[in-house]
Amino acid sequence: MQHYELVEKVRLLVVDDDPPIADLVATVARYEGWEAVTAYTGEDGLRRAAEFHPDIVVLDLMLPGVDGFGVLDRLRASGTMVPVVFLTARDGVADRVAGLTRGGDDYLVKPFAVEELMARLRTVLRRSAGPAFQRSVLQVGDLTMDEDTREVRRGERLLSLTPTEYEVLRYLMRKSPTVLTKAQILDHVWEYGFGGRSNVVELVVSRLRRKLDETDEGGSPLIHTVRGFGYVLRQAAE
Amino acid sequence: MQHYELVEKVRLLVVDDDPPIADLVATVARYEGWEAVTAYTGEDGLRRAAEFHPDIVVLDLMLPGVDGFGVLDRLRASGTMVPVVFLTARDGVADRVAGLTRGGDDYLVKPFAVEELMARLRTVLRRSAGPAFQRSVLQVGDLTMDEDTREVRRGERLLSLTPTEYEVLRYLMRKSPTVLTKAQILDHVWEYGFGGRSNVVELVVSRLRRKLDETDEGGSPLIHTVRGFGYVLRQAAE
DNA sequence: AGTTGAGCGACAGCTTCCCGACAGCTCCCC
DNA sequence: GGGGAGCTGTCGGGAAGCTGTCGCTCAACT
Repeated sequence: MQHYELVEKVRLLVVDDDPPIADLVATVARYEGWEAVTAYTGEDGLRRAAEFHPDIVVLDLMLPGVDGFGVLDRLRASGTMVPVVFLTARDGVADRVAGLTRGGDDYLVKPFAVEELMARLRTVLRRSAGPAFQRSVLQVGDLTMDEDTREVRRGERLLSLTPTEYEVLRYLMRKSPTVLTKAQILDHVWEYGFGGRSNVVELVVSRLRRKLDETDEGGSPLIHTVRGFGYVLRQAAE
Repeated sequence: MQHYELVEKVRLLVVDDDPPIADLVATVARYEGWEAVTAYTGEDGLRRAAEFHPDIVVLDLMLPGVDGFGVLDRLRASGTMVPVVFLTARDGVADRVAGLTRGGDDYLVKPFAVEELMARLRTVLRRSAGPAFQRSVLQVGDLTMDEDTREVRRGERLLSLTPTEYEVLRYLMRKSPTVLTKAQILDHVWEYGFGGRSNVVELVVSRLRRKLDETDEGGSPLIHTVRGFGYVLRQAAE
């Protein structure tokens, strides 16, 4: 995996007036080994940016006081080119367009799934880190996933996955060969606030299996059930 | 083992309005060499958190007065990023917890097994301590247990264990070469309040033996009976 | 040899998992 | 803006695997 090997330890600044959200993002980032700092107002965000020198910023557009765009403008005015990923509420269609045209590097609609946010942050970092040539390709056994082209292959065979299947598989691949519980998968791949305590994960896994292992005789299964615990993606765990 | 060697002595705060439970957890933790403090109300919990500066918190969600969510909010509001493991009753509350765990925190449903709680606490500490990838592997003789992949091997041979077998073996491995009574094993591995005063432990041990020592000639037995007392896991104890 | 504790086969109840069928939703195309 | 296609999640039946009880047998210590 090791994308962004250049960066010692990614420094992330999260600016969101909703403390639980800001902390959520910061916590997840720390668990990835990043350094993360939060700010709950635009002013504070600017202050922290000045002293912390983040490598990337997550910025909510709806801020009391100076709003997201204001923060971005002032960031740029101070000469920093740090990449920014916006967060925005569901409705603001106007916001989306504006966000991108006004210098953001990416944006995400709330409520989002943490894995998706992290994936985007990694992408943005990768792009801004250097020549845009370093592809990010995950690989487990003869299964590969190109995060740029979104192509997933089992050996030669190209798989066609739905968005959810793609996300679940990516999470499994990134964590392989660690065993993940259904709760972990649910928590990371679905939007925060998702209610469905049901067997969604089982279902998606089952669909994934059919596509991955839809064995043209060829393959031993890659997704394994660990009964009473969860799932793993790995080769021939015997 | 010794994950988190950085931390001198883990400082644990337990917040639960049921004193026996809180004390149970604190006692087990102290027995592990941790420092543990208990609080029986949310208010008290916040107070203790402020002065004690725990490394990790066990928090019951059903609290009189300020409930678990309230405590969490106020903890976070005060800027503490201390990781939290939640306790919750079997019913619907579990649903609401889910969202809280995606940061990497965790939760457990009551009644729980003490060893499982300790295992989760260790995992959370390990992950929040640093870059998320330090593996935790237990080893006794030629027997190894990888807590991330849940792979257990006797030499090369991969064993397939059921959840209960896995838990019992983990406990034996963690305590090796200490002799454990059946009561200790029962108390740590089964949920507190478990009725079966029966010979469950014997049975699981017997099943474990068959799998571990299912000797392809290769092995001397690892699980030894100390008649009239209990079991030990160790190499060639004779 | 007797007594007591341990081992373990067999079975039944229960939990967990898998996945077919279906319905609501969204997004896209015409 | 109406119709269609594909995606997502719910429900529920059925299968598989896990757990604990019973009770007999075996081993160890006295």
